[in-house]
Parts: sequence; structure tokens; C-alpha cells
Amino acid sequence: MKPKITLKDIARELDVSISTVSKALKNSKEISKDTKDRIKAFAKFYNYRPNNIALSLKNRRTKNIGVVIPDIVHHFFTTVFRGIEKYANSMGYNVIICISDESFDKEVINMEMLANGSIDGFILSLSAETQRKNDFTHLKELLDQGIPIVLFDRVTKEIACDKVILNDKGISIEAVEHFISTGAKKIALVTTENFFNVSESRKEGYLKALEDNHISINEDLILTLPHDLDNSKLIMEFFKNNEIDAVLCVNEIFAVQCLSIIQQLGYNVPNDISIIGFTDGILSKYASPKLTTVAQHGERMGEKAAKFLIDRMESLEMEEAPFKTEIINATLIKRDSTIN
Amino acid sequence: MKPKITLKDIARELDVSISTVSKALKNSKEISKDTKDRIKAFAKFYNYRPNNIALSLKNRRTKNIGVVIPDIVHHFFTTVFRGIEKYANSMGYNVIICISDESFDKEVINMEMLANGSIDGFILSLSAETQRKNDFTHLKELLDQGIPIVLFDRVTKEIACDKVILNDKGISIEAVEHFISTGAKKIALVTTENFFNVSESRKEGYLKALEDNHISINEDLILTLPHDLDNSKLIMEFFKNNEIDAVLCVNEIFAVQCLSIIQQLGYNVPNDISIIGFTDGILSKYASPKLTTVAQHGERMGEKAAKFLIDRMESLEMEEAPFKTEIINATLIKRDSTIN
DNA sequence: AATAATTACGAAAACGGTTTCGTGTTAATA
DNA sequence: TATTAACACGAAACCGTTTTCGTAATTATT
Repeated sequence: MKPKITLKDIARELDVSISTVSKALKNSKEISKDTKDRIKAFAKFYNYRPNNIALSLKNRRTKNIGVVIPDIVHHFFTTVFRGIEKYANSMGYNVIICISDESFDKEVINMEMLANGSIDGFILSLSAETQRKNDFTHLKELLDQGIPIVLFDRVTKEIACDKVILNDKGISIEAVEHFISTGAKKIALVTTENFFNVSESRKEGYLKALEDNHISINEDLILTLPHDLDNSKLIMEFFKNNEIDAVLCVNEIFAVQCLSIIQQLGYNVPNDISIIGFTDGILSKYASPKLTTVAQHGERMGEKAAKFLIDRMESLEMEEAPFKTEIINATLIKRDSTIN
Repeated sequence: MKPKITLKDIARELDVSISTVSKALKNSKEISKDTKDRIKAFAKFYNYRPNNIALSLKNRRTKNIGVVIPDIVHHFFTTVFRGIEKYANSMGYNVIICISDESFDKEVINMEMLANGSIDGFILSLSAETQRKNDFTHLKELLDQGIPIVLFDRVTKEIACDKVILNDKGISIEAVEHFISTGAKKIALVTTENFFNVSESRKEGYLKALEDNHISINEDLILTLPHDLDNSKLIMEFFKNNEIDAVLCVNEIFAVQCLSIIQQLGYNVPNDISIIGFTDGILSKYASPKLTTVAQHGERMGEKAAKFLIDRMESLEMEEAPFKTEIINATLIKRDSTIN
């Protein structure tokens, strides 16, 4: 058991002052070569490493960034997180993570906890409850205190900060037009009931594409699924009661659920019904047939978000550069659940 | 922009000493009710919160725990992580995460980084490379410095510390015997080439179960897949060249890959060939037929690991309690890829 | 030889808290 | 009335760094 060694220890052993040790280790020219050599050798031998906490206190920056995501089991967030971690690490930052679990309270409490010195900035995607309540005072307060925030994916106009989002509307249009190009006419949308900005945008895209292509909108072809319930019956009814030849799903789970039920009903995918789902995760990759998906490039989003944050933090705290919004272009990964 | 307020600020405004403010806010009886009320009111109004970094420095504990996992996209680790986060948070700890990406160097560098004061203890699962190299000096050094470590899932005998593992061998036996009970005789194993302790244990269980049930072992029925390559062809060959009526896969991806290929070859699952895969994740849940799996109870593992760590850290740093190893019992989730 | 410049180092403050100990005022006791 | 106890507060040390500033000793300059 050999506890960590401090500057003070070195100073005592070598009979010099703490300042001398500090300077010597930083190769200051104030210190003679002889003394520097002695101190460095000693420090190396005892494997001296400066204490991060003391440095944080002194420098008033922790080199930690806080990441708050609604859920970590969701593949999309997981990839974004990886992007953040990757970039942050490469820049010498550590990542402290909090799962809000879609809960407003957890989001607030954890962020306030971390904000008291533990982190230099936040990257977050709003929890479902926060979006529903439309209450962002906690974020505003943090910004007020001078703590930078970057929002990604689930963002809000209420908060002025850097943002990284997907071109949800655009890619939805692209998806629907891909259906249309293969001859589909009765195109359905399966979406979530929660009032997420992303679901909204995707729906807008869906509607826009139909309109642009002179296909009349049929509200019956939009299935809004509740959160957390067993959806199977609803989906089953949906496909039984409607004539459908293509379906766009706002997430991967809905997509594979639809796939499975469509097949159970005796239809062929993609010949009878085509499917496209958001999120290009393992579910889609290993489904049979493999699903055509919207790749959200989560890792790229994460890297970009981290870059935004670190840029801002390291801009010498000085003049507030205008806030930027980066739009990541989703891409359609064409596989076997749509006709080529 | 209203920056955070400190004890010093309060002291100055209220014309008392810093010590008085500190004591008042801690409700010390040294301070008169009057003064306490004044100070508390002021602090509340300005939303005073003590600075975590200063506290960490003073108390020599950060209330942060470091989690090092090989990968975050893997469902199993993700659930363990959630368990850790949950328990840690409930005990007032934050979680700093590092992805080793199966790399020895990243594991070492990140841990050393964090060990310099940023965290009070580690929870980790060894990277593939670390296991291959069998080099654990970085862990030994940390333990030497008095930093507690808890290993989970991918552990090693070389390191004496608390551990949380799965009864891999036992559950493999159970899985194989479940195959046998449904009449299977030609039972295959699909495993990884890397020398993980877990794959080893699973193989041992597989062999033991066959032996116990007087089924002769056929090495041809053991498929060892390389990491990261496209396995499809190998799996295809495997099922073409061998008569097989049941297959145990050491992870979820192998299981769905096998499922898909088996179906392509025109066999019926589970009637012609049964499948059981390790990890009860979404892939298995949404496959058709739904896969029978080994549930590893990752969340429970995570909670237990966090409990081990926090218990040890909070045991007043005093006498070293003996190291414990908790074995989490995996359970077989019977679904539709095995005969009931 | 007297003065100026350089060298090599230490003292001390600062970051934001906690905590021990000391002390000047009152209030209680002898 | 003198002594003691209780009360209410402040000074200072400490956690481990960095950094500014001061200064003694040496070297260079005139």
C-alpha cells in the first residue's frame, strides 16, 4: 500500500520548497538544471501525478463534461454517446453520465448536482417528461450561471444554445418518396404519441411528401402508439383494417414489430408491404428480411455535439459566439424491406 | 449571467466570517438563531450550493465512481451500466464512464487518468486485449494505492478484489439439458475465439452437460467464430456440413445469425433445430420465432457491483474485509426457439 | 570597487470549503 | 464582588496545486 505522493512530500524529502517542486516539474527556467534533475528523478521514481481535484479547484475547470440522456438501452443514444466519449476523450475530457430515464425530476436533480463544480458543460437530449411539461427553467438557470449546454436530437426552441439535430423532415420526405418511386400509394406512418419534436418533424415530412406527390392524406393511415404499452394488438388491428402498401416507422422497434405482424398476417415484405424504420441499429440489421432504415449517424452527432461544447468552453470564456445549429443529414440505407 | 455564490461572498455581504457562514449553514449550535436565520435566508435567496470540487479536495473523496467497460453498444454492458448508475445515484454517487473499446492501452490510460483524484473507486469488465495479454499491472498498482476495484463478468483470478460474475457454466449445463430434455442429441456450440473467461466457462458447461448425459463429444459441432469478420459464410457451412438439432450460442448476435441462416436453409425452428442464445436482449425478443435465451440479469449485476464498491469505500477505509465474489444466477427464458 | 543585472529559490496568496481552537462578552455561581 | 461557565463568533490551518512577487547570492558591468 503506497499512497499517492504529493508536491509537499517531494518538497519535504528533497528539502526544497513546494513552489520549487512545482516549477521544476513544469520545467520552469527559474529552477537550475541540477535541482530540476533531482526533483524530476524523484518524482518519476515515485510516480508522481498531479491531483486532478486540486487542479480543478485552482483552474476552475474540471475537464469533465456531463452527458444527460433519457435512456441508455436505446441504440441511438448509445451511438451518440460513443461519439461524445470518443471526441471528448481525444481532447482530454472525461464524461460523466446521467440517465434521466425520461423523467423531468431526475433530469433536474442530476444536472443541478453536477453543475456545482463537477462539470464544465452539458450535452443533453431532453427527457420525454421535460418536453411534455415544456419547462426548461433548469436549463435557463444553468446557462445563466455561465455553464454551456449543447442540445441534441430532442431539442427545444425555448433554449438558446448550440444544437445538433437530424434533418428529420427531409429524410422522412425522402423515405416516403422512395416508397412512391416503387409504386406505393397507400403509405402509412407509425409514430409515438409523445409530443417529441422529432416525431413531429417526421410526421411533417410524411405529410409534405404525400402532398407534394398529390396523394391525399388519410388520417386512418397514421397510427399513433402509446408509450410502454403492448402495441401488438394495435398494430395488428391497424394492418387488418387498412389497405396499406408501405409503412414508415419512427423507430426501430416499431419497424420490427410491424414486420413481424405483417408476416403473420400472411403478407410478403417487401412485395405486398414495404417498410422503412428510423434508426439503423442491430434490430434492423438482423431482421429478415433486413430492413431498409434511416441511418441517424448517432456517432457523428455525438462528435459534433462534443466539438460544439468543447469549442465553446475553450474559447477563453470570452465573447459569446452566436449559437449554431448543426443539421446532420440522415441517410437512407436501402436493404430488403423495400423494393429496389 | 449570475455566477455561483460562495461562502466568501455571503460572509462579505453579511459582514460575518466565513467560518460563521459555514457553521450557520450546517446548523451548528455554535451560532445564534438570529445569525443563522439571516445567513440561511441570504443563502437561499442566492441559491447557494457548496462547490463539489472544494468539498472533494477537503474530504479527499469525490463521490464519483469510474466505470470501465469494453463496449457500450453491447446490450449486456448497457444493462449492467444501468444497474450501476441506478444504485450509485441512489447513494449520492456520480458515474464517470470510459469505454476501453477492447483495447489494453485505452483501459490503462483512462484508468490512470481517473485515478489521480477524479474517482474513489472503479467498476470494470476487462477488455479483450487485457485478457489476451494477461497483464494486470495497472490494476495491481491502483489497488496498491488504496483504490478499490470491483470486477464484473470478465474477471481474472490474478487480481484479488470483489467480483460479480455469472454462473456461466451452470446455466450452460441447464441450457444443454433443456435441449436434451426435448429430445435433442446433436447439440452444437457457437462461440468466440477470444480467450474470455466467460466463453471458456460456457464451453465447459456445454461439455459437462453432454458428458453427464452420456452424449459423446463431437468437436465438429463446436464452431469458433473469429471476431469482427463476416461470419455468415462460416455459419452457413457449419449447418450445411453437420447434422445438428440444437445449437447454443454464446451471444445474441450469433443466435439471430444462426436463426436466420437455419431458416434460409429451409429448416424449421424449433422443430428441426432449437436455438438458445446468451443475453436476453431486444434482438432475441423481436426475432421470429422469439428466441429462448439466457437472461444474464445485467442490471442486477450492476447494482451488486456498485453495492460492493460503495460498501467498501464507505467502510471507513478501515480493516480490509475479505474479498467477496457474488455469483448472479442466470435464468433460462423459454420462448419459441426451443420445444416446450 | 561600487553598482546593476541575473540566477535560483522561497513565502504567500488563491481556488472554496470544513474544522479546531482561541477569545471577548455576557450570564451564572460562589 | 470575584470567579466560572456558557455563548457566539473569528482566526487559522488544511486539502494539493499554481503563480506572483520578493530577495539573497552570485555574476556582470562600469
